[in-house]
Amino acid sequence: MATKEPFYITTPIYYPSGKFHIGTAYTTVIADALKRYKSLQGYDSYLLTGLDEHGQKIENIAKSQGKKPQEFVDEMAMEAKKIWSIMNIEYDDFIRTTEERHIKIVQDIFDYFMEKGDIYKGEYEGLYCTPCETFFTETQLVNGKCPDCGREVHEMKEEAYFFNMKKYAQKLLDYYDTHPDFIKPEYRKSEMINNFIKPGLEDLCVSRTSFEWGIPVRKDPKHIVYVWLDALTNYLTALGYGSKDDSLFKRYWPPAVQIVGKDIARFHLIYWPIFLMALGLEIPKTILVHNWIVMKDGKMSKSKGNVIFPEMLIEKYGLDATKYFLLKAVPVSQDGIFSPEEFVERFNIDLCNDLGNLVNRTVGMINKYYNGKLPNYIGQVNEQDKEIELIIVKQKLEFEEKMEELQFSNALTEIWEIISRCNKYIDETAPWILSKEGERKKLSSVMYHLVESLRFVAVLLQPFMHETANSIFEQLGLTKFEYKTWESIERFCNNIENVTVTPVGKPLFVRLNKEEEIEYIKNQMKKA
RNA sequence: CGCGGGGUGGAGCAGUUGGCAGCUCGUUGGGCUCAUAACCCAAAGGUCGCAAGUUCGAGUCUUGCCCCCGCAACCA
Repeated sequence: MATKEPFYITTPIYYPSGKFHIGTAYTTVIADALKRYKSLQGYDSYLLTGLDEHGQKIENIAKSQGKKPQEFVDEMAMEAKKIWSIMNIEYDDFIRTTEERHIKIVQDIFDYFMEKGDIYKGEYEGLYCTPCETFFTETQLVNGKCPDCGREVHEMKEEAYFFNMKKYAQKLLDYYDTHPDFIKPEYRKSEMINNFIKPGLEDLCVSRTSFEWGIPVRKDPKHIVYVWLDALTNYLTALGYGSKDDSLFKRYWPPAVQIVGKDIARFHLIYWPIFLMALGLEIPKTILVHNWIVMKDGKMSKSKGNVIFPEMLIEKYGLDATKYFLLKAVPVSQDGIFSPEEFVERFNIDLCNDLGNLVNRTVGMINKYYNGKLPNYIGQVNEQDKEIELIIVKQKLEFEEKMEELQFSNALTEIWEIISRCNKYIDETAPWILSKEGERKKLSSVMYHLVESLRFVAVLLQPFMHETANSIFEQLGLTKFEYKTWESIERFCNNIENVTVTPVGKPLFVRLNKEEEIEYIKNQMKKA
């Protein structure tokens, strides 16, 4: 705990072409949870998020709304900050690619690559839709026609700058080989190698002349720096790389974990490390590629009426429940299914029945048998005391292991092991009988062990469900900071004293009427 | 033979180094009353996609095949 090791985490910078759906929220929630976890462990953690604000699409949308692009992205940036504030995301910086600090450095980098010979001028060939002024790939076309307007497209060439990816292909493969932790989950690596690198990596087109909303190439301003060179460098520019004050860069580079969705895996697993190699910079330790939240009937899409927005769930069911579901239901390396049924079930069973009820019955018993005052620790009096002491420490270790592997869903499962063991412990020791038979010693021990176990639960829950964890601390009377720290769950703590639980237990989560709420969520999805 | 993922009791999933098939939900029966009609125990239910092979032993390794999903390049 002594040394403050840096831990730099990034989310992608999101493309604000529309309202953020639950998938975007998912990425950010993971990042936030990881950040809080690392901070709790004593790391000097730093979380970056932001917006990718350039490009043809933004230009078009702004125009269609009668706005200037800048005006439009300003609004979207407000929106983004609002939703992250609702979700209580603890980001340290929010970068926008239209900011001066970003633009200047991107231009510098572009110039540098040109001087170095990594960027050269060539010709971009593609299928072009003249009215839309947009290039498309063959696979993007709908029935061989423009996916936007449905008109004919035709072959066209334009002058463009290319980044020499070929030059770095072998180096990249070597890097993959020597850094097994670089890509998580691992199967993404073979995907990249087989699909893109082995067949021969193509040079990447890094400029366009077909639109204006972007960063001009300094030495050839009719060219706009194309999206990925612009976007990916945000992770650098946000830390002040290449600027007068690069103290943050010196402190945090390279990133410990960069989180991306599977849709943009290629750019982060291939082009991004290559850009960094070309800049002579260290490459991120780990890039975590997570999968998607999908619906029973496939991908989310407005036409299917199955889009779910985070605000709706938060407003009705609370932030912690929403975050719990996201973290629990999506296993990172596989697509997770969102269904209203599943959501309500997890809410009722995991949160109300298992956790909420456990806190409630514990508080209830301490009030009933001890007027709210927690008895001191008196050793392992019951048969089961020893076991529960071992279990909480063991589960904490298991939890840590899962978190190291960035398996958030499994990490939560480890916490719930403690919870269900506690519920069982109560049944086994039957405090109501101990009370009736005047077994005060045994009864005290049960109460103490329950509180201590719940304290472990609350500490572990802090990165994921902050409010819930706090409410547990509060209800159990564990308000002192020293009861909430990571060090405090190093081992079973036998000196909690002078603690008084709240006189009336406050339900952490109130059971939902299954049918009603499923119906409600479904309607919300249709409306969206 | 394009690439990758998945195919495990009714549903959703765990099963890193091969060693008696697990978890959650649901169902059935029982227990308990501290608690949010919550909690605990037990039972029923599986040819681990199909076929062959390696092995003393394979859900776990090899090969072939079938089905579902995603990706296939400058598209965030």
